[in-house]
Amino acid sequence: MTVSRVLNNSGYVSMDARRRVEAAIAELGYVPNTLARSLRSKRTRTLALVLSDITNPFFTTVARGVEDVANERGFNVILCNTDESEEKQCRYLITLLQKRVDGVLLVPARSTPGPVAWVQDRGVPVVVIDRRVPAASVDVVRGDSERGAYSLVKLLIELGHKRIAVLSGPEGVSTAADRVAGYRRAMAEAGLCCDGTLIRHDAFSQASGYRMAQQMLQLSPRPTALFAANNFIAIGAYKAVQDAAVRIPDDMTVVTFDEIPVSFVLDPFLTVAAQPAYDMGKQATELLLERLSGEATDGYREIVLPIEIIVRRSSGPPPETAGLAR
Amino acid sequence: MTVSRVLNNSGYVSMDARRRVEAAIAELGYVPNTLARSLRSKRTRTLALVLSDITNPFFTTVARGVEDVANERGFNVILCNTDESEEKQCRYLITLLQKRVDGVLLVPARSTPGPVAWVQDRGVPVVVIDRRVPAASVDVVRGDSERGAYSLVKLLIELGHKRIAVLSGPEGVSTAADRVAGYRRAMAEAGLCCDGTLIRHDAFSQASGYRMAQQMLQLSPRPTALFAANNFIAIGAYKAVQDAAVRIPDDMTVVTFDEIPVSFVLDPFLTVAAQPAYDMGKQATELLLERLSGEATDGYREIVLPIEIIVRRSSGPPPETAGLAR
DNA sequence: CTGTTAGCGCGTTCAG
DNA sequence: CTGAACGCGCTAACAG
Repeated sequence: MTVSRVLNNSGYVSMDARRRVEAAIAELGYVPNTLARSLRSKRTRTLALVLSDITNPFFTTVARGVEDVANERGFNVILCNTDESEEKQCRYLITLLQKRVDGVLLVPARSTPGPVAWVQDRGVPVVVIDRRVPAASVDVVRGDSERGAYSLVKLLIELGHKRIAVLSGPEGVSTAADRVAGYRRAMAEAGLCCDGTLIRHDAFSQASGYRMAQQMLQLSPRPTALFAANNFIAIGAYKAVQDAAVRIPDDMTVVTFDEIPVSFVLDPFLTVAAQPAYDMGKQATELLLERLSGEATDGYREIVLPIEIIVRRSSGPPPETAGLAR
Repeated sequence: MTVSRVLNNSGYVSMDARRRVEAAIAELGYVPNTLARSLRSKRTRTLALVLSDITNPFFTTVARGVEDVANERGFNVILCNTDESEEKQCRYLITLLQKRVDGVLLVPARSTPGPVAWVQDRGVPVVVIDRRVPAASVDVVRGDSERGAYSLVKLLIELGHKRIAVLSGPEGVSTAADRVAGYRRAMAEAGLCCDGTLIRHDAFSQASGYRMAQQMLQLSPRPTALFAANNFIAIGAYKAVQDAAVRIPDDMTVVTFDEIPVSFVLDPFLTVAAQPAYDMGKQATELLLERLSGEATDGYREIVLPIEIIVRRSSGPPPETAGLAR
């Protein structure tokens, strides 16, 4: 018992006893057992971060935000990578509940309420990051995909583009859908037709970006601008355009959602709708920790973070009007 | 007790009892408590993977190898990112032992035996990945950095290069040192002087690669080839060379250790000494699991995986001899 | 086939 | 200021 008090700095311990305990700890190489501690206290001081693609710099930045806040408040973070697979996500959620994590930060593989509710039903609070989960009652911290996409596409329209293609992610993922919705709104507002052939859904990956851009390049008339719904799609699309010997931005404008780290050697750099990734992780974790401490007892919150449009050199007027607009 | 038997498929349970237990589990949303289970069994079926940079595709590939083998054998993996910081590494190791992980896979932040021994002393087996830890008695799975560097530099020498610079990582990290050693051996064998000014140590990062390459570009006479000791250094160096309007490979050859994923849009692609990253993770995990199951009781093993030299378009003869050699 | 006893290592509670 | 009793949820080892 005295040992316990020394370890936790709780209650009264004489200087002498404290010293003897510390000596013994050093001599024996004693390491306290978190399992037993948590079994007793019913808290693990561990959070889970379940995300869809650990190789994507957007999510690793989110993860840093999560870790920094969690560590500061004495929490550990277990990171799980679902590869956008609902089945992997399900397996991880089971494992995490078995390990009795105190809370879950989830980037849901699909925008279905089932997995979220399953975790909540077992008494573990959830904060959803990056994506909406329509039918679920849950806290959400995400970027304003619809408005970001709207602004970005509006920018293109103002530059004179009329045939704008959107290369998006899986239909079941809210960010993919919202970015297409923002695109549609901007197009409709400008009286431009949203030809179905200019809207593509595929994976949030570099390979799918390459494929979708290739298809767009073969259309005639060809679109004059490509809007990639995330950074990986953009990288793939960028390469497809380059490989087709089409110049950016002279012959084709390329813009994207999510920053592309400088280590990806794209030149010209892309015009982008940038999300506050670090902040997203940070705020989500703060909200989750509030729930855990019982401070926040009001209804579920949806925190929608603004998106910043950063104009760089990958966007310009469409070729036909280049002479005039410049 | 009967519930326990149902959950673990151990011992005899009547069909009827089993059905009733399963019904109750479904109805109550019961999830077994791993903490209590592990407290009793003294095994967590969890491994830790502690690595230095989760943003580096080399390490994420290693991680995939680790996870695949671990999951297949029913083990979970906790991933920890040290950012090459010994202090962060130390904090994580403490946390992991407190959580009673069954084993640790470690990419050590520095090639010192202390942390490895500390973990081993507490009865937890360790397998070191990617780097040597000279004074430690421990299993190691790593690539043959010295020989890989030797082969790569020899290739450059055969192309006619005489002034070859090496841009390496932190001096305290064995891979950084070994790659310089391989470089030195190849240079010495060819009777070329290893001018100290052509050997640089800095972080394994894109920023440091940029800096080191810039310095090399300002030397006169300028080196005709840059050997980057890892992929991030290479990306930075590549950009520095490009920004200086020096053409690759015509005016400058650039080669590197570690593959650069295709999503990094480098063109021409780099000639590389490629390590079997996935296999490294896989073999390390297999070795660790063998130790855990008590199969492997012989002395510590050092598994040195071969490195493959892949010649691409970033390497060519030095400018002076270009006309002749081609 | 099923239940009882006991203990994993810790912290809460309450007596000294 | 220190210790004894007890229980967190689970399973090994027995008994029935």
